[in-house]
Amino acid sequence: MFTHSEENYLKAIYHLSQQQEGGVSTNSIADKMETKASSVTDMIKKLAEKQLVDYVKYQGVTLTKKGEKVAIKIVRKHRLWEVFLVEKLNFTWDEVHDVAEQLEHIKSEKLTAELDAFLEYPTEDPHGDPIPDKDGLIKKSKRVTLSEIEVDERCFCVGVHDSSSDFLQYLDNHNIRLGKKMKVISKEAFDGTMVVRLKKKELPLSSRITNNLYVKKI
Amino acid sequence: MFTHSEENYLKAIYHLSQQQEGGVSTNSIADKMETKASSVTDMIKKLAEKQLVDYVKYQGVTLTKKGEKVAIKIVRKHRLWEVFLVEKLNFTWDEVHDVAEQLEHIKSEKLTAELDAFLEYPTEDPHGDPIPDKDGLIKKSKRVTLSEIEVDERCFCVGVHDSSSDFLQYLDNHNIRLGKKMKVISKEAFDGTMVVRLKKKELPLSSRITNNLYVKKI
DNA sequence: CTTTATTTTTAGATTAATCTAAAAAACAAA
DNA sequence: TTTGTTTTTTAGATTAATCTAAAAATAAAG
Ligand SMILES: [Mn+2]
Ligand SMILES: [Mn+2]
Ligand SMILES: [Mn+2]
Ligand SMILES: [Mn+2]
Repeated sequence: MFTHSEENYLKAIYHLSQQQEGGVSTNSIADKMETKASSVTDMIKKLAEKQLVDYVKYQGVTLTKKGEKVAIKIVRKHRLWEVFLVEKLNFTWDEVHDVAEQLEHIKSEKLTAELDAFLEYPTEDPHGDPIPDKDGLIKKSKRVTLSEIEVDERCFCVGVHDSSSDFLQYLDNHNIRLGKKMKVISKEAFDGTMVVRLKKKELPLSSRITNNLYVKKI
Repeated sequence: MFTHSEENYLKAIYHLSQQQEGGVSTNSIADKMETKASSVTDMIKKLAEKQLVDYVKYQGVTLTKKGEKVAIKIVRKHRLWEVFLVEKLNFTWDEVHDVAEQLEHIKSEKLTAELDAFLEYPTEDPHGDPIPDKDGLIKKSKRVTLSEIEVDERCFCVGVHDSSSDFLQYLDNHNIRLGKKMKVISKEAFDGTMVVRLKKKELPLSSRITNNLYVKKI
């Protein structure tokens, strides 16, 4: 149905739309995909031809309903495969992304459906991101970043915003994983640095960290 | 490392080398891959550049050691995925091939190794074909085609030569699957048609069938 | 409301994988 | 061994995805 590349663009546009309001700019797509703006313009035209995006020159793009459906299917497959890799094949949460980037393009309705069943219909991937169901519905949780938690409040880790290998390994090294409970001990007004208590150990976390860690209050 | 297309060519050349002696012809590759001879020539040149095949104009190609190693890795992944689909995801043996054709190109040493372990190191795929181990070693069984079995001898099904969906469904419809025991009742000298007994039912099988079904004598 | 800076698009090339049609080589037969 | 057939290779085009460099449009300052 769609090429590898088309699917990657649709997914990138989808993710960017989630963060910003309104249309997605050519440059932001180029940045995310590590490609050049001119390549993006070319692809956008192709996607517009196929009615997957709405595009007005110089005005950015938005996904059409059809384009969004395709994007969500890719995201669904990506996250299901990530669960598979962690749950069944002993991958750690920092190892799954690159492989899932490949697996998300495998085309087989049956494969996706059976994988979903095999994993017992998971609702979140190893990074705490929601997995769209077979109809594309996404249950979004009311998570906040750790930086938004006040001093003396308690919370637990439910996901990460940045799922780069470096960041995930940093978290592993400090024993922070999904479900981990913590209490905010102090918060520096100047640069947002926080001290949190995990079990007994106190740990200082820069805003670089606290802005990328999703938690829920207890 | 290698493109999708390069991998497909290497695999095709590998399979053709198994059947025939000596080099593989341009046309036979074109047939197998459902492409044109001129495309094959182009790709062969590329593979020769990369030292994956030995190629002399007009003389056909053979895989180099390096090329064979790559091909066997693809075959290994293809067959491991087929086992996964049948054993874990409720696919039937006639449904797995197309999906495995896609999955075989996923690049991750860890994925292959862990999948192998997860499946408990299978030695055969759902069609009875041997699965190369992590070092590329292939345990080849001394199977023969049903057509080679004599009247009154007993045997059991260990694989298929043709794994097209049509053929596999034909077998399913007549309750022939891996491990199925049968006895040769009669054999027509003229066209090779056989009658075999399965459990109690007798079944006539044309040479089209008996040449594509692998068995072992009991 | 100009001028400048940034963003986006176009123009023109490149690489990979394919094709058709024509030429060249190899094989087979008379 | 000449001639005809088949196979294989080359020549030239096409499509997809990318790039660089230049032009055009928009946005931001002054
Ligand atoms: Mn991911
Ligand atoms: Mn994820
Ligand atoms: Mn197969
Ligand atoms: Mn098989």
